[in-house]
Amino acid sequence: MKDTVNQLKEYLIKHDIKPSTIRLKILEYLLNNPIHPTADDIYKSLLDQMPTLSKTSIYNTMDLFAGKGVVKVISLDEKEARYDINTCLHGHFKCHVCERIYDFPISCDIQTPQELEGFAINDIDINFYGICQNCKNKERRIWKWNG
Amino acid sequence: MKDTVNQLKEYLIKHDIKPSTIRLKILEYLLNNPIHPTADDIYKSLLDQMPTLSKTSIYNTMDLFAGKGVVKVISLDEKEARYDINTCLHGHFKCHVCERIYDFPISCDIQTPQELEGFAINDIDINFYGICQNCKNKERRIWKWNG
DNA sequence: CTCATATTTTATAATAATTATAATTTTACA
DNA sequence: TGTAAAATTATAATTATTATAAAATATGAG
Ligand SMILES: [Mn+2]
Ligand SMILES: [Mn+2]
Ligand SMILES: [Zn+2]
Ligand SMILES: [Zn+2]
Repeated sequence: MKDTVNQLKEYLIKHDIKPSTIRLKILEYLLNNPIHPTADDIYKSLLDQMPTLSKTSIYNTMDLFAGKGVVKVISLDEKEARYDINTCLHGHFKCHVCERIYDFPISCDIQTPQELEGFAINDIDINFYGICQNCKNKERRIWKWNG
Repeated sequence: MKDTVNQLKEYLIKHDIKPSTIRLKILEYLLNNPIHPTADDIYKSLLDQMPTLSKTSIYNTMDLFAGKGVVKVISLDEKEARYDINTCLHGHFKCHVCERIYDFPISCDIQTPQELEGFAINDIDINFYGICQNCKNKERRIWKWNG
């Protein structure tokens, strides 16, 4: 337990972030819940541990984390921003039935399109939308039930 | 002129949309300005032609167009939605200096990652972010000036 | 054409995520 | 311990979008 906290502290320090209680709690949450949470998800989940927590602190912390490269902000089809503790290049699939967001590896190392020759590419977002296998199976079951 | 309007009308009808004045004007604007405009861009551009135009009409029309497949809503790094009259699969590059959004073709026909085997993929967004060639050249010129 | 009805457009208010500002609390450390 | 800096919070403001209902326009039978 103590060890974990120290690891988290080191992790933040390595990223040039002073480790405060809130920052550690948020980092811990993000590592334990790699579900691409929204600011509100994080807020709600930490509220019982830290009853004085404010939404502004979540936003502040996430901005800080994003700026220091601890999280990547992912902007999908929706109006709320989501935060990904996994900052390595990978794709996202959002199921529009269960709203879950799946990771998938980007297989073929993206080659720069000729059209973007001479452009500096700093960031890549690859987002797929559809229905995940779980939800497809459920739908099929409902089909069967209905005849 | 008359011809063009008729073509636009046919285009809407083909997409199961009753052609009203506003809808035709918006469609015309989108075809003549394939710059991925925001609702506000469209509104401001049409306001002098149609002084009674309301922002709500833009949103209504764009929702209708999106539902009928006339435009694709593209959600980038920003809070405003943008609309693309080109609904074929292609990638977007946003320059964070000039804010311009460039199209580029998706070269290698995206193969479904094994991880998404059994998933139904309905939509794909591929967004690159960085600095476009224009802006890079400008920056270099400023460098030179400053010594 | 004329009236009734459906559709479209508009004005207005509501919602909701995010940001701005300033006050309060906590931390660092002389 | 006292003071300044940093972090956190409360509160208000902003802004894109949606909801609602009123007004304008189009449609179509009689
Ligand atoms: Mn991810
Ligand atoms: Mn495009
Ligand atoms: Zn699902
Ligand atoms: Zn540029």
